[in-house]
Amino acid sequence: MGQRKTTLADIAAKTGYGTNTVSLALRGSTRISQAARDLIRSAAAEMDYVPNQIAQSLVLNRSNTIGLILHEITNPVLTSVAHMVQKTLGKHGYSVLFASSNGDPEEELRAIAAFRSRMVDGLLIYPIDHSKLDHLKALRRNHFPTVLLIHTEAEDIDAVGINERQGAFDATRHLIERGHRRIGTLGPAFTASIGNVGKLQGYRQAIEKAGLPYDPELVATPFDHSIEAGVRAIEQLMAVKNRPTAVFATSDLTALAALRWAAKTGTKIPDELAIVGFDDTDYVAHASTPISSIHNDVEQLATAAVERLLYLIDNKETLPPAISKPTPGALIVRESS
Amino acid sequence: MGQRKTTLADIAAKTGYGTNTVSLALRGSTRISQAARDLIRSAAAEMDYVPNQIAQSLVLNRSNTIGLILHEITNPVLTSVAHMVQKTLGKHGYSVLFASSNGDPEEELRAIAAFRSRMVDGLLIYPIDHSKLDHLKALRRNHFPTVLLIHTEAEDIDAVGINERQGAFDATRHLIERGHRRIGTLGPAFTASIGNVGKLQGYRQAIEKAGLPYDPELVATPFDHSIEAGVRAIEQLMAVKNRPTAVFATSDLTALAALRWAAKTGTKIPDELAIVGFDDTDYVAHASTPISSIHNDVEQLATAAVERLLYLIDNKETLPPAISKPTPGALIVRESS
DNA sequence: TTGTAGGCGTTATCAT
DNA sequence: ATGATAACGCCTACAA
Repeated sequence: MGQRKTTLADIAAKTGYGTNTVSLALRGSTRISQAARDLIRSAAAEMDYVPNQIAQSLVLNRSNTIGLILHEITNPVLTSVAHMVQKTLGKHGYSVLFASSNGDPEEELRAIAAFRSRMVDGLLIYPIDHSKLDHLKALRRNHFPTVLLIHTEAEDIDAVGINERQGAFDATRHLIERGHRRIGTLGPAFTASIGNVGKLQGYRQAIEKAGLPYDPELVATPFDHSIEAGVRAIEQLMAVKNRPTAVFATSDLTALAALRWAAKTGTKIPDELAIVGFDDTDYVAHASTPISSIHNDVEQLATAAVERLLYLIDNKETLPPAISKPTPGALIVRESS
Repeated sequence: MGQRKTTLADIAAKTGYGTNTVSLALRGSTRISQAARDLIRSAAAEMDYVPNQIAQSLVLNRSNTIGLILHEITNPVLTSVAHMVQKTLGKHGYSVLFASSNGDPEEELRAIAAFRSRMVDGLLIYPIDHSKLDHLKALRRNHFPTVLLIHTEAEDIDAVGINERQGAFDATRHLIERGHRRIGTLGPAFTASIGNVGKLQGYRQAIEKAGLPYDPELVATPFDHSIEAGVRAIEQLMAVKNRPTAVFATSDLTALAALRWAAKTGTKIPDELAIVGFDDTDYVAHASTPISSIHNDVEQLATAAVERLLYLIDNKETLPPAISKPTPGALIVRESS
């Protein structure tokens, strides 16, 4: 049975008008008489008419759809971003095509291609490799509205996102100001580390700016995003000779792992080991020892990124100069440091 | 400049063939000579041709896109579902339109309408109200492939999901078997509670099956999904006269809240208060006291749901009888009980 | 105020 | 083996 969807032609047939009259009437054109408009509209409502956006897209060269690509979705911050992006765009009549690149550059390219062949009007992307942005800059050059959900120094691409380097710098400097001289870091997981070295850079810059030696032995990298991997990593970190007295965890999950390790080994927080995390999730705020963390306003980030994207869409001919807008992060100090 | 995308006609013009020959050649039809196919294909590659799926959709009446609607995305389990769904569907050449209904039935309806007008081939949905499914059953009746991501007793709609009632029953029974007679529950947050009473039902059934009295005073409901709200709720729960000795938390986040409260008040876990959570996230497994929780295999759930949806898409004319497939949940017992 | 014709990019049918 | 024509549903000219 699968009752075929009603089209403009169906309404035209029923009301006796032509299809374009119906089309105009439904879009409220004053070129159509009030009487005809009312008649047509009630007929459309009665027949449960819904415009076919696919057909619209083809003729208007616009899909009212944008693509969102994240390199992983399990990250709670990116989850919030996805949520806010969808919510904000929905208000503007846009739908969201979503893909996660799983840390695979090939998948990222595939997703972009798939979205473009679906005529998305623009792209929001948290790229896998924050330093290899050529394929995204190329999109911009082709006047394809694109906004990165990261912070970058690159000039010729729009970017609205967290300045991870700065956040890491602030977190590490905070530990230095607390008097720590030997500070370790739990890096981002291997699976997320391709070319995203912002946090490690910030860590290192803070270390070196304070005149402290940068020691590669104090950089431990979990093999995935589980707490177990984090525990493994901090074990390794605390096993080096002359162990660190503080640790900057580049994600809250690894900060929790550090806390776990401390509980297991009876290490006192923050006296024997200070911890700072990143993202300020609920979990660290209410951990057994509340953990200091870098807070970022995700809602503001998402709405700013969407706003910028919509602006680019409205001005794709002129190709406005790219902007880079870092959203301010703030260190929240708690008992762990 | 926005260089227009190359179309079949462009390739046809360049190679001297007709557009349909080009179309057939690119799709590898043997009706076209090998020589022509090679020529056309290399020309297409050279001109960076990408088929326009919008145009394809219009003529094929199929978009190779499915819609995914969740009532909230911040829930880590739903996040994992979204991730796995996208990953699995991507392998089959499908893109995913995503929307979150934010617990608002109107938004849910809007999202469904928006997706249908975009000609999605099917719908995966975690509905807001698990008992009001008429609008979704209507989709099925219209031969529109639809799979619910919940478990339901309803017969005339496909459903692949966690049996929340059963999980809650098992969790509560476990506490009873541990000798507890007065068991409280931290219900789902208000924002998620519209018509999703599965967990509360399971809790109550276990209580009553054991011949214990069901006491509404022992049901506390956080006002949102934060840990703070959870702490507030357990405070309230533990303030009743003849306080419970055990609590079934319907989400891991509230289980953590209970743990937080216990730490703050010096309550011994599990001796003075036993806790069981739901979803078995990393966080509870590695909490200061590892928390028992109901584990669900999200990956299996997602792939099963996708598989079912693809089957429905392939057989939409015949409208296969609806199936209801609960994915098995398993109680993981840890130190908290 | 309304209707006709053409086209968006693709695929399917039917000729050649 | 290839090409011409129509169709998917809609919108924008232009004509009546």
